[in-house]
Amino acid sequence: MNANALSDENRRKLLEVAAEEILEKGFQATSISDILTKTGLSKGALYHHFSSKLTLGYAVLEEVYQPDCINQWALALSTSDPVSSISELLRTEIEEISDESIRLGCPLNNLAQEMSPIDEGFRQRISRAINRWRSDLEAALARGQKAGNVDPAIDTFQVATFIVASIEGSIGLAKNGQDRALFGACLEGVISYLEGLRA
Amino acid sequence: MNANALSDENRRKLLEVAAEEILEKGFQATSISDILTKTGLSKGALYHHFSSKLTLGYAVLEEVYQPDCINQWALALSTSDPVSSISELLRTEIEEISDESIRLGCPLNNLAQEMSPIDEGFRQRISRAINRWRSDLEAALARGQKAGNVDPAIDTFQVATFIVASIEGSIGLAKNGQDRALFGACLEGVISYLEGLRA
DNA sequence: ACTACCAAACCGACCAGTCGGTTTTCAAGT
DNA sequence: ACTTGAAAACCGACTGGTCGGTTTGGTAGT
Repeated sequence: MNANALSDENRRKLLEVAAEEILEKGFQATSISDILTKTGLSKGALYHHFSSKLTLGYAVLEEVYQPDCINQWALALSTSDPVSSISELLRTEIEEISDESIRLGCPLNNLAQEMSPIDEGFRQRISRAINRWRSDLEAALARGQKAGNVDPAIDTFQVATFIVASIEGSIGLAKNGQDRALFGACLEGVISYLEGLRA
Repeated sequence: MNANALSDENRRKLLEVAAEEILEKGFQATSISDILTKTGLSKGALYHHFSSKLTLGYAVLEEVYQPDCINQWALALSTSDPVSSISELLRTEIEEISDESIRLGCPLNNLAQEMSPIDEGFRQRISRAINRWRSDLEAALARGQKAGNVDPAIDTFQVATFIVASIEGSIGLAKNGQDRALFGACLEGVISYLEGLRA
């Protein structure tokens, strides 16, 4: 492949600044020029690494947002007592989430809401990312059932889907209200729903 | 006020076409020119009725999206057995919702996710609209408690907030997946949560 | 004559993307 | 070790086009 460290570094810088800009303003309202100013790079550099604004957006999604999301959940979804481990994750989230994160919301969901009806490429990539999260959650629930920690009667697909939806909804509601208390109230709802899934 | 029927009709046409465009593309990506083309009116007409794109957006929110939302929920939130009436509403929603609605999502939530971090005027107006929905729901739950239909131990604020969040999340997830089944699975989750609130 | 309403030409700002040219990198040749 | 040459990386002025908004001018109703 390519062993040029400097080049990779610049590509990385473009990705990360683009990720910040897109998170703040949305994809369509993000200006290429702004990204270039913030990175200190030129148009030539950007269009050398990415063939268009759209492919830059796809790369941000797949190389920044999605890995971040997976990392955040990996630990809580690897146990065989998902009700406890997820509840714990949500509780620490309630306490430790930054004001900035509340203001800006979930990168994946932001992009999903903005781009799904407009660009099929975005829609499918985001759908894949969320689907992976959902299926990891589903696997954790099934593991919990096997271990006797989760009610064996529940439909893991349906429950996992609902949990994902309600968490995204919670983040979205708190983002609009810019209110920690709202975020806490919503996640408490998720937690109490989770607790109802115990065997 | 003003009794000129033609003028009001043009204003109304601008509002409704703008509402469609914003729902399809988002506020920022909506082009004034496109709205004018679709209405057959001119810039002079638009800027006579609205002082800027922003105030047009505010008007769409307050005069189109918010009333639509209120109307949709009014009936289900006026009973004293909210668990039953809301579940019923959600079930008919699962069956009767159009493909177009799934593709485009909830107008209020779309605008909330796009504009909340960017424009404080939008954020507050949307927050007010959602807050009203939430408090109507909260009142219905309290009424249900008084009538002995809802568990008196629940915190109506927390529960109402969570329900709003999970419904918005459900619509958002289905919009991204463009999948009726996903929408159904999510709303089933809401319903089963609701059923757990009975006295 | 006055006001409400609307049309159309017009404006500067900004947009994503292009392109000719320059610099940096690195391996191959000697 | 040194040169060379070509490709990869990068630069920034420029283009065509669209944006929201303004201005000017007119028309219909009262």
